[in-house]
Amino acid sequence: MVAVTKNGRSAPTSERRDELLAIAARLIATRGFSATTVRDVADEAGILSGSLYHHFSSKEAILAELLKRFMTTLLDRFEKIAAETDSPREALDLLVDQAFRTIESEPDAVGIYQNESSFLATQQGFEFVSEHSARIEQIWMTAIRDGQASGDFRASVDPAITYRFIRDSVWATGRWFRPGGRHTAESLSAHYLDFLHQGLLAD
Amino acid sequence: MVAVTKNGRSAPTSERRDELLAIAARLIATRGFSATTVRDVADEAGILSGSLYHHFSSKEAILAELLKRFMTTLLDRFEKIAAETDSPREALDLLVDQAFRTIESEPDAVGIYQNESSFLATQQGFEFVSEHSARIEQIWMTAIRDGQASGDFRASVDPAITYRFIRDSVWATGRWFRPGGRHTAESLSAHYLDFLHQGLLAD
DNA sequence: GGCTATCTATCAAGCGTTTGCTCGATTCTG
DNA sequence: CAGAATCGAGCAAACGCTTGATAGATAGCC
Repeated sequence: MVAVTKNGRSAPTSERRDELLAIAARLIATRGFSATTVRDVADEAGILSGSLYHHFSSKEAILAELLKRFMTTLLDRFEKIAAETDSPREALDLLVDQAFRTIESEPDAVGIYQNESSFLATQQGFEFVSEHSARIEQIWMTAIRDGQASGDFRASVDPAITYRFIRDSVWATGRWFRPGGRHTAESLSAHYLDFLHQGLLAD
Repeated sequence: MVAVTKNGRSAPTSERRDELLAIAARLIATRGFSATTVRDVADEAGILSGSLYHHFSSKEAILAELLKRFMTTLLDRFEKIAAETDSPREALDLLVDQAFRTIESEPDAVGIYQNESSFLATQQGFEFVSEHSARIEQIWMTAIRDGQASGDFRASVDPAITYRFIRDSVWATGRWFRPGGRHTAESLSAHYLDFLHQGLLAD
């Protein structure tokens, strides 16, 4: 059942498994979870649909593993930023920057996260989605609130609403940003931070 | 085939039809199109699944009609704003305001628009999606560009990227904003416009 | 006003296909 | 040889959709 490779690492992980996960992620991100069939994934991988069940216990398990991997590493990165920064403004800037880098490096996972997580949050076996979302929200809102307390950020904006505005506009970038085009994660991030800091109005 | 009611209006429209469309919209908005079955819709309406086909030719036709109605009236409203405003800044403010009002009045259609339109844009029978999206984009970007030309908006932001930031953050509000809670469309709109105008940083 | 013809909305039953998944047999590989 | 990966065949359920029959309302007519 569980692969034990020669490097001694015992885990349900292998190169082939990761390939299949990546294929599934790409299809699910573009067509949606329930519009993606196990036969679609198997076809893309060059195997029969039944063979997928040597690697995964169910179609849902594939989705759960994709989302769990993504959200766990994302939360780790955010927690690291929160712990290692001095000023709230630096923290928020780095959080935004990290989000854009994640969009660049893992566009499929980001797409799945956006499309499926809201419905999944209430689903059995996906409790980690709302748990991790809550902890991420806490990190971002702490940065915003601390920034208001320190006088860096305007006190008149509602932290909760502002967080959602920022979160949604940043992650939604994943819907149209494709590496290799006119923009890079760096340029997008810089552009967004300027927009976020200064607003649209001229002085 | 086509209902001709006593008021002389000939169209494939009726009260019952609209009810069924509203039910389908609610389910599709929450679970996604392909995760929503015709039996789900029929159950919710208290009829058998086959009876749906007296009103609609296919499941896809229901989705197409929902999206077409929504995008057509939305485009009309945006065009009216563009035509009736004097300054670019007033235009952009009213566009944002209209978007929030639409989220409030038609949350299901907005949800479907967000979740399904990107995949649908390439689909046969849904050409109107990308056509209307392009015209909407043109209206918004004209407002942004004109505002930059007039000196109202900062010239250093990229209009195309800025449009997408605004569009995504505004529409994504529909994912968490539910009328009857702490916020109204008005308060959200005012809050967002302040955020958009001034940015986050204190002076 | 009563009778009939028409039309609308639904039911009841089921069709053909697709779906997620199972399981023993087989091939591949270190 | 042993274990991992895949095949081949198929099952039961769910899917979108079709079709003929059936109530219930509406309209026309004398």
